[in-house]
Amino acid sequence: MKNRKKEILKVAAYLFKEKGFSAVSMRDIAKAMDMKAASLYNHISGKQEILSTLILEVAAAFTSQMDMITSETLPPLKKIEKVIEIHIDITVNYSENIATLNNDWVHLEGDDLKKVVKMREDYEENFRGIIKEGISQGAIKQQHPEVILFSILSTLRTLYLWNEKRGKMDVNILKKDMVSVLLNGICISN
Amino acid sequence: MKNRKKEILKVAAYLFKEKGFSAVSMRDIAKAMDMKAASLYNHISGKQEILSTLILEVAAAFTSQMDMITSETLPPLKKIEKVIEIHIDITVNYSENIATLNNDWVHLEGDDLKKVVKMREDYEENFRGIIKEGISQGAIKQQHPEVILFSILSTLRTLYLWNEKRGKMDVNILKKDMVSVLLNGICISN
DNA sequence: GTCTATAGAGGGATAGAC
DNA sequence: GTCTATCCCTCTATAGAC
Repeated sequence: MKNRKKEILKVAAYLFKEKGFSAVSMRDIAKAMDMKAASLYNHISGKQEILSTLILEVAAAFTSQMDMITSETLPPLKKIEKVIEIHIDITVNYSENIATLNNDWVHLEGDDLKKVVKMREDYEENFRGIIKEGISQGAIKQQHPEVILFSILSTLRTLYLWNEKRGKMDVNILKKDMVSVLLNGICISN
Repeated sequence: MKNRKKEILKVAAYLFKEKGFSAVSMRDIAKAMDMKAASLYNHISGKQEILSTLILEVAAAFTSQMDMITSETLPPLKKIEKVIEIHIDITVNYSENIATLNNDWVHLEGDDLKKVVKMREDYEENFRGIIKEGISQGAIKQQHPEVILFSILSTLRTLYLWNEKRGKMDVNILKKDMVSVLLNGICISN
């Protein structure tokens, strides 16, 4: 990908994160780059291309990492640890794309929309499978799998909101703490 | 509040949840009510009033409930249980307002924006206080309070996304499971 | 590769008839 | 209280000069 295009994507991702896809105009993106809106079209085909590029990029990262985890032979709890870790890693690397994936996927059109929805469903299904495996093996409590899936996934998906505060916090410490809180809870007396 | 105004708010909340504030036009809202956009202005002053009414309504609910909890004398873990329960209750009653609060508060203007940001900060500060109290009393693990605060709060704040799937699930069972997962984790062997 | 100019659609909001 | 008509603005995107 050309350099100028990368710059546009970076600036757009930042603005989309702040205000949302629909509230950001091509003029806004251009202004943030000290150029005119019309010039953007020499590098990208339109606003939709920006959106789908940003989203597909990070969605592909999640999918490929999840595929690696499911193909490994590990205890379910170890797999969940890995899922937590890849979320933290991807959040650190693609913080603004994740905001767009989470909040603006509804504005995708046509095949891109279908593709991303399918990737999301597959991802959740893989995660659900790991949890169910853990329950049937006796490593995870007999709780509704959906409650477990939802509570972990919603924490991981909104990590990006927290990325600034994290700033001073070491990534590896964050991973350890996150794994501990999500797997073992917060109580001392169990 | 007049009936017609309530209808507008309800329809708008639904549409805002689906597409976001910026992507929904006054014409969209009117169309969903089988009327013309101009007629909306006999009941509300404009799009901003819809937004701020929806958000302030639910933000006030969270604030008043949190104030009740902090004013009680209860063990910290019991207070957290109550926080989880009020989130579930408010989510059930104001599902669509919560989507707007979470995603579209950035589009508030002037004093409404300041007010909501302050309410959010106060809410988080109260929650943080409960967690710190729990840690110093030895009821909660010596983890970064921010990690605990963030992981619980992000789960609770995105409950609304999950409200449809919940459908068949009894609210009281959901509360019990949610408390168990968030406080005690998911592992069997601690 | 960036600009100016502009097309064409759609946005929020108001005026005034009924 | 709802409508039609309309104002004025901003939107995405294109055409064509440089």
